[in-house]
Amino acid sequence: MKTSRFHLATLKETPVDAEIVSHQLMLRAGLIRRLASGIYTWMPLGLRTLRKVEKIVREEMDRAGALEVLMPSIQPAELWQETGRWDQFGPELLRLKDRHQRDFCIGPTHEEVIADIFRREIKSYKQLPITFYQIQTKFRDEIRPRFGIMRAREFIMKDAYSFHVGQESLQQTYDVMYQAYSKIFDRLGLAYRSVTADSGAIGGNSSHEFHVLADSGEDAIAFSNQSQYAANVEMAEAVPGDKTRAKPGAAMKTIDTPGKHTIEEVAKTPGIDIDKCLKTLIAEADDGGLVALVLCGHHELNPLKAEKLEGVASPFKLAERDNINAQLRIDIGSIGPVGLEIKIYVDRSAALVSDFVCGANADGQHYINANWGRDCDEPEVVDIRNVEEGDPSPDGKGRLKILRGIEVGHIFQLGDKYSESMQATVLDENGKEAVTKMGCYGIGITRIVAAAIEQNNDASGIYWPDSLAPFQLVICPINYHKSERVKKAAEDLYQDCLKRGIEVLLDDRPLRPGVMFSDMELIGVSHRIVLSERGLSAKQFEYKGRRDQSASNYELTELPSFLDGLFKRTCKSA
RNA sequence: CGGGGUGUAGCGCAGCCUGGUAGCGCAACUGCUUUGGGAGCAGUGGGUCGGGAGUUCGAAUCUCUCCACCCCGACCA
Repeated sequence: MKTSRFHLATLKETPVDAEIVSHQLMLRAGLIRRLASGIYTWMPLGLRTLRKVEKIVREEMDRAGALEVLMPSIQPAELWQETGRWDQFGPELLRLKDRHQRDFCIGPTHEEVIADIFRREIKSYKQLPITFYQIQTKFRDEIRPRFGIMRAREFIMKDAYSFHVGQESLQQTYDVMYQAYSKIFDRLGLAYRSVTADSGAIGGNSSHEFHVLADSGEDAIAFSNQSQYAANVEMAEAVPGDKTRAKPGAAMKTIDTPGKHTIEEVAKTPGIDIDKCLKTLIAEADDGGLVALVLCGHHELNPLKAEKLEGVASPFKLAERDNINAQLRIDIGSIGPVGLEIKIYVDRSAALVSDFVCGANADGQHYINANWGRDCDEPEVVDIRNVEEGDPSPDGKGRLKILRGIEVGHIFQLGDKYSESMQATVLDENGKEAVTKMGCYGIGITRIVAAAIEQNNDASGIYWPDSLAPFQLVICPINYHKSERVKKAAEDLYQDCLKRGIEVLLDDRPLRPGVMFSDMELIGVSHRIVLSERGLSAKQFEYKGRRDQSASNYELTELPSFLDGLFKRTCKSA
């Protein structure tokens, strides 16, 4: 491709409303353009990379034995009513009516459609297991789309669905998919982690998320520095650093802490150690009452864990201040477990603190030297906090480190949730009707592009992994339009590269070198060859890899073997 | 949804407070010069100032209204 015939839509200035670096660079490099909030056009350059992601995903899905289909993006309401999700889904589901006033939605996912196809097509256990997949545009009407492609409303997803008789078969395919996903992210050339994840309300035994590691990632991942353990922070079991609780010391005492409500404020009181401070959070109970949750002052509550406790309202909700005032007759900021007459759950770590500091259930007063089992009941110990860096790994090996990641893949076992409500059944070997088990496997195709940039960028722009670069090589001729000799050399090299099957870009624009170079670095072309009068006279060409600090000169006679070396894996045989 | 903010040329912005009919940089176009890291000079084109209504002799500017977009939203007990 010659740049004069391509639409290189680079921008010098960063659009002001692009918040994260991948969004900025995608706009500046001309990969995408915004059409409406959370809705983007893929420009020619961006589409080249997007197609590469698709190709790798498609190849690995095919290799894993999945069958590609393409389902409609517009889906009839009846299917969603069958599973009850028409009502459950809320405003995230974009609904519309056709001219006959029939209800439809734009598919945010395709469980219903695939289950419908399945029940029409598959009748016998002999046809199982079977896995269908598609690469399709989805729409989720996010409350707040942001970060460009990263959290867009319209996006492209690869979604696959497997059907089975029996858990064992499901587990087998799940494992195959896990391997396929690992292969995909290996081939994409991204630093990633697979982590055990929350399988959510759907249930099922196994669930893994695949995260591309990047500091700007929205999810925190905890993993062991000594073992393979890795989990979403929300899911990771919090194990206390201490093993046992020290014996109580001095008697409990009330101190005045006027105006001090937060742990930070209380800890400033002379003689108080922040590690001894416990905080008492009040959550709504499922019967309209309140539940107390006690944690160490510096720990963070994990609402997902808390809402699973008996008596705690689900979804989890901290109680409103007015509600607390009304039911407990105490104001927030001075609540503590001593003498508190509601259900109290205590985090594992908090339960191991002796001589602790806590609210005295009277405004402006705290207790010091309070102790479980002495000044109040022995605690009901639960795991309700987020893990922190340095916590022991739950598998007993090593300590946890925390990294940030961008979720780009998620596999889980649906079990019979959809197959049952939609009667996706087959006849088993006894001629009896059997409800199938389903697996579901998603990859965010468009998000991968953004995540790849988020992970691979520098001051000049994007540096793609080889597998994703929109072009492999750019030829930058200096004075292409003035020097016949440079022009001929560039054209010859260009033709040679095309013959070799290299995805090559010839920058034949009448631009100063600096402009060419910075454009090519911005869009992330992996390799650059410069041809100039000066170089040709010395029988040399110049090469610079996108991430190299500086360029190097090589003899022109070595050019063919140089190209062989650079592209030996990707070239078609000449 | 709640809170905050912004809409002026393709992009980034000034002008608004204090009303007088729109400007700067980049980009684009033409010509000349320049040609190894986002060039210089000269010239040109491009705006119903987000939409509508109102106040006024006169509105980008003041008022009302609608729309679009952006940012933040348990972490406090």
